[in-house]
Amino acid sequence: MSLLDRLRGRGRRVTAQRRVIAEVLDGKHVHLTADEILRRARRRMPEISLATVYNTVNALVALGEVQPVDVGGRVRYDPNVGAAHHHLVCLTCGTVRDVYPRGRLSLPKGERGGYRLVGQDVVFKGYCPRCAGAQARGRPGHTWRP
Amino acid sequence: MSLLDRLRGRGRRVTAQRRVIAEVLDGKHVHLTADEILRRARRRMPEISLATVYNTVNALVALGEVQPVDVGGRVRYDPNVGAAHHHLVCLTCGTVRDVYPRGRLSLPKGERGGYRLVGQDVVFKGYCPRCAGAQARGRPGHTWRP
DNA sequence: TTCGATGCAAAAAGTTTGCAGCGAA
DNA sequence: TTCGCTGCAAACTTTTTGCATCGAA
Repeated sequence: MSLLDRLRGRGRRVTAQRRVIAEVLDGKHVHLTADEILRRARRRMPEISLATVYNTVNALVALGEVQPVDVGGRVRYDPNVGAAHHHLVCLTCGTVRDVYPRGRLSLPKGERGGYRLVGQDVVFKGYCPRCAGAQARGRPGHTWRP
Repeated sequence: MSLLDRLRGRGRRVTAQRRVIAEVLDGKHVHLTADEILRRARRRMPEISLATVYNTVNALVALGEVQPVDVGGRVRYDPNVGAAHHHLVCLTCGTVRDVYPRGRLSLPKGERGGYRLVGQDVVFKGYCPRCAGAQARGRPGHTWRP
């Protein structure tokens, strides 16, 4: 069942804009910010607006079709919600990779402080090959907010 | 060696404002936003400004004395940097607890995609006793951004 | 025909910056 | 005396909202 069908099934309307945004978000290793989604969507539909991008991704997040990933104070949208996974973020450029770590973490009852647990987010931090290389060659690069 | 001594040792100046902010941040389970730090600091020094709070916490973060914790699009400042720990966040009110999970995660080399790893952030998500109670009693409550 | 979606612009919210004056070292 | 820090206000960035209009179902 496609993402657009799920919108329809929930009484949401499928418009040309939403179709374009769904296409931009289609893929396995996609982690775009709202602004990046807008830029890519505009290649196909120049008059699309940022408000529509937010409206649409928020609807997709509400449907559980897309997962928001908070990375350095910016939200990126990850359509890979089928398989549980974590994220590896480049501290310099903010690029995100999906990763499947070994081992697992559990929170002992005594550590839960009465909280009812519903999930966990794991973010590995590091430097991507391109940024690590630039760093080794002495170039400062734009530093990303932890 | 106190936090203020460390500022001094790095050629940074210790002012009355910084002393007040350091006192506000003193403690074991402190996870305050910039705004909360400002409000508490103003109880002792009403003329202190938000810019000074940011200036000071940024200096403390640069010294490694305080750890920024990005929680739902807001930064909270955690002075507990001595012991490695993770965080448990309430999805309704944003309250943060330090936690010490069992087990560990490692990222197999094949999963690293050439990134040089430098750390990881783990955030457990759940509902604190107060918010879980309100939820069970049918009160909606303000929902916090994932 | 209806009512959700769009585009635009303005508003929020959080954080940073420019600048003249202050004051710790 | 120096130069980093302060307070204020303005700038910035990201996200949300108000509103008249449009158009999918």
